[in-house]
Amino acid sequence: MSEYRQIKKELKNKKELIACAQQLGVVGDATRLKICYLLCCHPELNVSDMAEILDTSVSVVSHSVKKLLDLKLVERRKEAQTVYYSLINNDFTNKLKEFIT
Amino acid sequence: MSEYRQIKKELKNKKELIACAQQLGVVGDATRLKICYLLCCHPELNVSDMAEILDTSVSVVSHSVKKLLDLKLVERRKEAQTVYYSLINNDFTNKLKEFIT
DNA sequence: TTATTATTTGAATAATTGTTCAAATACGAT
DNA sequence: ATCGTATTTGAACAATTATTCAAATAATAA
Repeated sequence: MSEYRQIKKELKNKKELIACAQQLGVVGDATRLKICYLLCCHPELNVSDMAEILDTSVSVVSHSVKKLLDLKLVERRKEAQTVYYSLINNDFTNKLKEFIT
Repeated sequence: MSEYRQIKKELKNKKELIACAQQLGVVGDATRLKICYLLCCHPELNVSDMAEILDTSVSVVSHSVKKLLDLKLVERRKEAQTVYYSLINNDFTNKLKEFIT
């Protein structure tokens, strides 16, 4: 029985797989992936402009970027009233670019 | 006004971005990503074995692989009563491997 | 100060997705 | 034919996630 003891154990310790699933889940949404795509071409964009480009409300963009922010996929820079978002350059976003460009 | 006419248009035609979001959404789930991970090491596995390895029911595995199947991420080979699943070798799964290995 | 613009927040609700379980199917063996 | 094993299916329900909207915050200008 259980010829799978080893791989079961291996999988149990793979916390990064779960984290990866979570990140993939966040970018696995049309609005959020479009935002990532936009931020691949444009170094930074503010919420209103993204909303205009994506033909949606500032509220959905704001909620969307918040999720990307929470998982450290984007970062914000505030200038007066407007806040600019840009893709963070890390392992995950670099691999992500392979998918969307 | 609209300095974004071009990118808006470009985005509208990007059907593949939507498709990609859908695929990423499917692998952006712990169970399904684990299945993909398993199929990276093991050339093929059947439903019962995956259920044992993942400590879950055959029903959740069956439902899960169905979603992977629908998006052409895995394929099935039936041998008597048991059906073996394997990762399809395509653009998406190759990029996916970068994330999980 | 009030007004304006940009963004965030939270809560209500809508919609989607996951889980469970029992029944159905498929196949080989008896 | 019936039985046992493997898998799929669908429906009910649970849980998560998305969307909407109005109110709140922040910053600047008048």
